[in-house]
Amino acid sequence: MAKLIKNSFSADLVRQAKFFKALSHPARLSILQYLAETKTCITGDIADELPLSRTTVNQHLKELKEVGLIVGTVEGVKTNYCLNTQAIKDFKSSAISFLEDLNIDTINCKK
Amino acid sequence: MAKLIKNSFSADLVRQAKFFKALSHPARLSILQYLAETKTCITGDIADELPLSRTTVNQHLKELKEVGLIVGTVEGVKTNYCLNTQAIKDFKSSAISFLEDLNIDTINCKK
DNA sequence: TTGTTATGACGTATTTTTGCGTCATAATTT
DNA sequence: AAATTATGACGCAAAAATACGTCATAACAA
Repeated sequence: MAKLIKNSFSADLVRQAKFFKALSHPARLSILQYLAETKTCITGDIADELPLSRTTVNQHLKELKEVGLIVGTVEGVKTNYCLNTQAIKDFKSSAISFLEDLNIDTINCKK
Repeated sequence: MAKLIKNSFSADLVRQAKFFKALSHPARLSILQYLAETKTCITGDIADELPLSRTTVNQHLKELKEVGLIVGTVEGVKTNYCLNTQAIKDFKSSAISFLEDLNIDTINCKK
């Protein structure tokens, strides 16, 4: 963001936002779904499944890897990308918790 | 996104991504939390609570309103912003559903 | 009516995000 | 050893997201 103003927010909020951001692009959601379906695969394969170039897919993979939602293990010439199920569970928990806290019963909004 | 490539993804995925994007900035998460706490308030108030200018907060409010997570009702000179609890519940459901589908048991990733 | 206020619309400067092509590198094949 | 392959790193251009200041406008108060 323009100007480092994010530092003014709590580390927790920033972390939470970062995870949501990782899921804020259809390509990345697609990648996650694809990994869930095939359970294991390589970059090249994914690029074939998406309307994006290999280079671009690689970047999305990198972003997902940076927040820890997926893991990539080198296997000879290829790299095996997999979902990090624990990280996904953790994120799900915190996301639910965050959204749960927003679920208030009384709303004082005037019609 | 550079180039209108998002059209190549399923409408569902794009919609899902859009909601995640709405929550991808700490300021917006802050706004939602603040609205949950106070249950009702006006823009000016929120700007005072955040390390951002009124104009910027207004823009974040606009984004949240566009995806339907909050509702704004004009009340004289002021505008009353409130959480759209139903929309939040719906989002929570779809987010959980999406993440649930990623929770596969068997992972074939080589160590 | 004349101020005063609260907001939203606009315009703009910066930073990021996206998407891709091109190379360099490391592991396989032949 | 010489091709072939699969990737990641780099660099670039275009598009979006951020953060704000300034105005215009509508509702109220004096």
